[in-house]
Amino acid sequence: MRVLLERHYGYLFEPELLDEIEATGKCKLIKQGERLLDIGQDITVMPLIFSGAIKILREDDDGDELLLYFIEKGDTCAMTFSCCLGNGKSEIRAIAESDTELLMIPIEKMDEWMVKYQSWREFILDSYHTRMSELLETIDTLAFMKMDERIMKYLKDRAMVTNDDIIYSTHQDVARDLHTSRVVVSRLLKNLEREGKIELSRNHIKVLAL
DNA sequence: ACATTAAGTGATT
DNA sequence: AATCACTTAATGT
Repeated sequence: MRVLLERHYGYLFEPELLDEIEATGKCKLIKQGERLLDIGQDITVMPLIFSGAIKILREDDDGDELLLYFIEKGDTCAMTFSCCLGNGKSEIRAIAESDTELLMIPIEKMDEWMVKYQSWREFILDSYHTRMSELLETIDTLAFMKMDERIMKYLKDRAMVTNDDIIYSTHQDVARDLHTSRVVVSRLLKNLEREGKIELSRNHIKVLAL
């Protein structure tokens, strides 16, 4: 575990902080598809990600989902911070996109380290900032891009975070993430295939134009 | 062989 | 871009 810490965060944090992280954090392996945080759930820990990827979803009144963004190695969930300040409940749902190794840190430590370590302060502020940018990007995508462009971006993003040009999910799954209907997804995917950008098969989609 | 699930398509709004 | 209705294809039991 120390090795993992050094590799992913060693250049960021001073040795004393690494020691503390090692002492208080619990290492965890999350299997793909596992739900590690749901809406309304109390937040008690913050994650530090070593490998893999996690997708962050929002849900509407009818229970329909919408993908917000992915978090990857070196990231932490920015929602954790706002939840610490607010009511402590999660506003989002987090599901492992692939098998993920992460470290769980009790949220009390967040405050403590904020005053104690400048590197931690910078890390938190910086990830807050990048998260904010990502959110803006998804808003742009939602507001300005057409559905076919959104699908293409979605596929590329997923290929990126999983390091795999094959997306293992059904049209229905894609539709859920993008908050649209399966029929629309099937149609647009068919078009993208005709354009030579992807290759379709049952239960998976291969992205050609990376 | 039959049921179930995934994907493709025309027509309508 | 969403919905309906229906078809076809692949897969599980």
